[in-house]
Amino acid sequence: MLDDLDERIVHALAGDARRTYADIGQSVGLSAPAVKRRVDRLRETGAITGFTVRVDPAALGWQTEGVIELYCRPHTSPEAIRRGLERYPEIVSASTVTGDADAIVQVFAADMRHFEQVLERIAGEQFVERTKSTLILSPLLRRVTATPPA
Amino acid sequence: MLDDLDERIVHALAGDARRTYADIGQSVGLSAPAVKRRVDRLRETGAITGFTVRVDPAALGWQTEGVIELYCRPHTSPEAIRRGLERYPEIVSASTVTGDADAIVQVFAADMRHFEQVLERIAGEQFVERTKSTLILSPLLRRVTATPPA
DNA sequence: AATGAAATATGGACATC
DNA sequence: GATGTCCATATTTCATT
Repeated sequence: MLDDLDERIVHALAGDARRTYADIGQSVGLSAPAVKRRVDRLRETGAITGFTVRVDPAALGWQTEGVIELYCRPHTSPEAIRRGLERYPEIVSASTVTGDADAIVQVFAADMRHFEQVLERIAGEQFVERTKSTLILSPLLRRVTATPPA
Repeated sequence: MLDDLDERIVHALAGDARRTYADIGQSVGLSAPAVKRRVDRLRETGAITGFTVRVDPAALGWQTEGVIELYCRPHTSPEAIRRGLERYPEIVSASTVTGDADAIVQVFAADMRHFEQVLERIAGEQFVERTKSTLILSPLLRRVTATPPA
């Protein structure tokens, strides 16, 4: 598992993934090479899966965000759902869930008309029986990772 | 708005935010300084809000993920919800929504016991009337940003 | 894990289209 | 107005201790 230094390095990278290793090292009390070794190890072990950019959906033209719950036909496998959904560029995340629905899908669209089109296309998939959609009004919090409980 | 080159630069950074400007330039057909200038401009205009690390929640010790729908007391403002939720380190995102619930909250917990504790604490907040929670079974897709419709 | 050296990337200044 | 080239500086990366 991760020790305290690893936690702090991940936290520093979560805040700004382009900070230099020397800079991070100063925050956590290590030299730049020592930080790099730990980051390399975190990548090897899979704790860190990559580095990415944080974008403002609205600034990129995505004005409408929503969550679509999928009720699938009996005996639809998670893999079948994944294959069916992966060609939608508007889908940002999808997961199978407990409860009434089988999966929840997070969608970004340019506007309401676009959202409706995506919804109708998804609802028309062979494995989808019905959908229930919810629109995001305004984001309150957005973080990269949960922080340690204590 | 963003032109085609900007889109491709953002896409390249979404895939790996630590790629060098020279490397990105080769992909999109620009020199390194030209790429940097565009990235600087994208940050200034707010299209890019930062760079971050992509982590594997499970590898970091978060085995249990869930979504909690919040039904709030009448006249609870979005800002009050935000203030109430921001001190929970287990909360990764929260948004106000249309539909029956007032907000949806995405939570990572170490295990089921931990998730239950977080749920009970959130349900005990003054502004929360009741909650409805759903557990994530398995993630099917996870992306940084929607890609252009065409 | 730190140090120091070599390779590489960044980020200006300036000229060009 | 945006891009390319050049160059000084800063950073990464690797060998050594």
